[in-house]
Amino acid sequence: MLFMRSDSDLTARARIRDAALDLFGREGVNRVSVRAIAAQAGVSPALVLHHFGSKDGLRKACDAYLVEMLRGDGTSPDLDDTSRIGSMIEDATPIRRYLARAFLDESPDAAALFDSMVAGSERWLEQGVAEGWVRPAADPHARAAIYVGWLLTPVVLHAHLARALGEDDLAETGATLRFSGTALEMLTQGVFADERVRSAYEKVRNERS
Amino acid sequence: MLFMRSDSDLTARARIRDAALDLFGREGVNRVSVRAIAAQAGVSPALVLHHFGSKDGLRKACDAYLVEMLRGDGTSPDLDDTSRIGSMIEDATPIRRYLARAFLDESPDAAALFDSMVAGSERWLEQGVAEGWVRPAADPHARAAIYVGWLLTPVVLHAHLARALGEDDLAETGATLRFSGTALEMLTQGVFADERVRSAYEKVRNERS
DNA sequence: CAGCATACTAAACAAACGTTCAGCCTCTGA
DNA sequence: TCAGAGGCTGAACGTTTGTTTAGTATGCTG
Repeated sequence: MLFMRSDSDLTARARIRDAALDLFGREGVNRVSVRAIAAQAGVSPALVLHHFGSKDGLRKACDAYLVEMLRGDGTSPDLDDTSRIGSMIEDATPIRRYLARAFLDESPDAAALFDSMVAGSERWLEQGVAEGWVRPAADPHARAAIYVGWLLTPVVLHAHLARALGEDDLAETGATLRFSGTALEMLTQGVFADERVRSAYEKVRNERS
Repeated sequence: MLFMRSDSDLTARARIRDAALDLFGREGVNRVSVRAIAAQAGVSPALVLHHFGSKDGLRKACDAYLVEMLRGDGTSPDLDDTSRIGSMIEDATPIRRYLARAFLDESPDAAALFDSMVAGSERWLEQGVAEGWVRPAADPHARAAIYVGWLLTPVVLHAHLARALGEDDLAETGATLRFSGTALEMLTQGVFADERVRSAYEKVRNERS
């Protein structure tokens, strides 16, 4: 529901950036031409480069805009609670798609965002341990990293998860409830009931080495 | 350790396919030219199209080869246990990278692979419930889908997880042990100790609607 | 009013792209 | 021994690409 406004309200520069974010996220940066972006924004191709210098400059501007949108008002330097990350995930499709590609392309901004989420989640989980609503972990840092990875699953595998769940879009209310309800159940009660899976895994590993 | 052989042993066709898999996975299909693939394979650009018809034909051949590699000998139509998926994840870097991009590009083969993994995991978890080593779930199908998403985290977010853990490569023995040990701990004992996180989440959701 | 920066466009550019084509080897089967 | 097929190459083709350049319109500042 965020990021809603009419296109004609925007400056051409903003329209170009929005078109780029949308198309880059949809197709990947290299499948999208400057001309296609210009067409979607309703301007000439030359204006794109007038404002952003080059196609790569436009990509960097998209990265920066992404970070700006996701960090929000910036009251906290790190993304430090799950519901905040959760709302990021539910948010506008173009941003989610762009973010997924930025992660895969290892853009520096996306990497910084990831690290920031890990740092924030580690603090948040640590606080939970202190207050008793999070279980202690043998390796809290590794757990925070994996936790963030799990949280980002609907970002990077959105289409596949939606298809597997038989839903059109995970952002629909029903699908979101089903998804996060199940994930929270898994995170709260665990998936495996005892140590049998872990010992089986360790046995396989030892056999292989 | 799989997929080891000397390059000169391979037919030109196989060398082209391997080069394409490597470069496509590294850079993305559109950032890689037919000429670059030909150069890495040590052949002329024309031979690439002689064997595969077109660049897209080569991409499809890579998809098919990926599926062939990952399904293994095909004793089971579905990928039905976690250790099998785990070994896929640890396996050769080019394949892992290519798989991540195939997921993002929603290639039909990758989608089928994902669905197959969900189906297999659902059966595997169901068996675990029957035998008592997996906890029952309110929505077993959704749980299987999310479980597969979580298993694939090191595939699609490999570089970020490795960096967050301070490791060069998750496939190194030490890093693998640390990663899977922590993940298994999270899956076995759970992350959240009680229902407080879930109720907090539901409260936030209700407020927003 | 002149002067100047800014927003913007049409047209053109060189480079890189996927692809085609004609032809050269080398092997195989008759 | 000859014909044909398949692996393979060098050179070229037309298209699309990102980018540049020259120029117009507009609106602000002195």
